Amino acid sequence: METKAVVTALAAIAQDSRLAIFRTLVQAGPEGLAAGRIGELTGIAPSSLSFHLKELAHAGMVDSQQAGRFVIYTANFETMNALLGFLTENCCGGNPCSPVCSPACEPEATEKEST
Amino acid sequence: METKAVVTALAAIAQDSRLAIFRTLVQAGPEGLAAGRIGELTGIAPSSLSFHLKELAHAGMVDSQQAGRFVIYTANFETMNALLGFLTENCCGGNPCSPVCSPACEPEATEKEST
DNA sequence: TCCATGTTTCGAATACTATTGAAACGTTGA
DNA sequence: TCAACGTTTCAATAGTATTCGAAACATGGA
Repeated sequence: METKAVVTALAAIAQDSRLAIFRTLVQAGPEGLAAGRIGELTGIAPSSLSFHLKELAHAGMVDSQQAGRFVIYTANFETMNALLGFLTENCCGGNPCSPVCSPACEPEATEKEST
Repeated sequence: METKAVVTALAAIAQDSRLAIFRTLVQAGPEGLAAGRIGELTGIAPSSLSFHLKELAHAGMVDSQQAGRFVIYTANFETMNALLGFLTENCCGGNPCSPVCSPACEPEATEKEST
């Protein structure tokens, strides 16, 4: 994942409304939710919602599909994973420097040589 | 971790300069780096750097300590962990809904395994 | 004490972001 | 066809962020 994409993805969820939207979608699971339903659940006005949804989609954090006159949005777990991967992957620069590695890097932590 | 704190933390690293600063610190490890050194490595002007460092510190993503006339900054891995925890913890709402859980929840995912 | 070095604060210019209501667009069902 | 419904676009506005140079502040050594 490119740094620029990471910043975009982080910025996408680093905002009250969008984090709420994203979490709502995440909790809704793979079935997703119609835009209007998201609006109901989050209390965000339609035009604002559309704006944020576009932002999230542009960042690759959500996907959308037309279903009749509804537009169903779903969280993109792939991007989410890539984002988490980037953050943990770069967390130590390959060195056993911190506990951040503990959960994520443990399996591969022993394969590196020591010069 | 509170939602507000999460947004603050995410916003802190959802920015080119700050992500660069943070990653630099993360790669530097627990020893940290002096502000000036960070500036050298990232190419950020002193005043901008100070601004961003303050932002990161306020979000709890970095810590600082005076050392002579240097100020040493270190990444705060605890906050980093909490952030990752929040993102993965809320990723499924407790349900086996997505692959986001795979790397993080694996250890605990086996307890419900019925084969 | 004075000077040199490292860091932060200040002030201001510029650019970007979030929000809203109204209007437009596309789809469905009568 | 028409009207109703769900969603998006548009334009305007208010607020926030980023950046920089210059100046101030703090520390250490002579």
